[in-house]
Amino acid sequence: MNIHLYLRSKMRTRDENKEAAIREKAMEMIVNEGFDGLSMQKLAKAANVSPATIYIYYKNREDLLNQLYNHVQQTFHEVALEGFNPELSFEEGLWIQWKNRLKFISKYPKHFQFQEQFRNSPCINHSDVNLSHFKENMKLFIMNAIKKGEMKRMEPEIFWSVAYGSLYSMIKFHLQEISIMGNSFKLTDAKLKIAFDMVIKALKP
Amino acid sequence: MNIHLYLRSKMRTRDENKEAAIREKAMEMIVNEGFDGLSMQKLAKAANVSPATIYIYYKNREDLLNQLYNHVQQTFHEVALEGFNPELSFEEGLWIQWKNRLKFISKYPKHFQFQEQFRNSPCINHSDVNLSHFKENMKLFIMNAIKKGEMKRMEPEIFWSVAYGSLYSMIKFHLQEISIMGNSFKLTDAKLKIAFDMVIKALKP
DNA sequence: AATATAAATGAATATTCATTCATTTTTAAC
DNA sequence: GTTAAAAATGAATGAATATTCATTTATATT
Repeated sequence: MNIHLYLRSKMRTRDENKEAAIREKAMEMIVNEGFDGLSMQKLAKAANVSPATIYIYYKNREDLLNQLYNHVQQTFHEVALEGFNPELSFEEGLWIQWKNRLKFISKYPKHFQFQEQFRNSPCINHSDVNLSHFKENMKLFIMNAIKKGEMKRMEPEIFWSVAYGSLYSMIKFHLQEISIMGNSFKLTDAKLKIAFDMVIKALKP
Repeated sequence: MNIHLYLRSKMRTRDENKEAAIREKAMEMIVNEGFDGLSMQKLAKAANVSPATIYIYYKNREDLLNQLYNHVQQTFHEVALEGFNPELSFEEGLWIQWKNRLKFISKYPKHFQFQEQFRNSPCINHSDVNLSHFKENMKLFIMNAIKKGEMKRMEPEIFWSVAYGSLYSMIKFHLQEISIMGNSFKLTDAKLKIAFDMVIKALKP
């Protein structure tokens, strides 16, 4: 017996472009047509692949959706922390995260829209995403901010809602390009800063 | 010819319980199983009705979803204005709306969850909901608040995002009963007030 | 070059889907 | 009671659905 059997096997290599194509097209179809617009056969055709091929990469439709969500969730949280560290001042640290989030979403609007669609759908099969690194960073960051008197002490959900709720709401207006009042809303850096300053004021002790 | 033909016709009356049952069960199925969990045949069975009956009330599946959304949207905006008038002080007026929204959502969580699911889905067939009464009220309210120096002047989308973004975010934590940190989050009146005071501070000039 | 092994496939299956239609049921007006 | 007309139905239809499986294809190792 050779325990290296798998690694040493004379196997055909996976075409990684195929998996990427499946992922990309799936996200596109869901964002454009909704969850019920995603059928395995249409997806196969769009990704230029046999329906059976999808089942090599994913156990079934549900698994495909979950893996898609986990993948987006993971990279989104990694991107959010770029250039961030918990020793930063509260204002600078939060601003970096705002900027990171907006930049990522502007670059990959479909990822964000898929994420939001999934988050609001009922079938959340509690994701096995590993967010511990992110959570650790945020915990430290908030502890420091409270200690330094830059922020009021509050429950994490309240912090989260006040610190990010308005950002996400503005991003949705920006992406949907549908305003409350009629004309469309472009989220410029200047507008982002205006809202950010208000949020900082809100969170101050 | 009699132009009152329709009104005077010897017709069978509609069973309004049926329509209500269809609406209620549809919302329930969507909230529990997602958009792709709603099939016309399953809905018919759940509402104790023939599939063909659904097509008397709704043109097709899409029309059913749109009418459902419009109906929820309409009542939600009506409820938001209960006890409200645009001459109220900024703080009192906004607080009434926060309370109204939370009360309605707590009473009809399924309506809210359906609304959020629909809002984040792509198929928004621009709703023909009449929100002009609501919009007029808000416009006056905000103009007054700015004039009285209770609130900074800002774009409507920024106002909306700062004024309600955190509320909706907290409500989602509350309903999903899934916290960032593990244990569940109950949105009590005290917590609502804490967040509200922060938002008021943010919006002040 | 031969080989073993996983990748990739296309056709097939049984199921479920939205929608329709000929028919029956109900009821307000006569 | 009769009648007209819409409400309500159950069965039927054809299209689309997720998933499977017997083959074929490609390739890293030998």
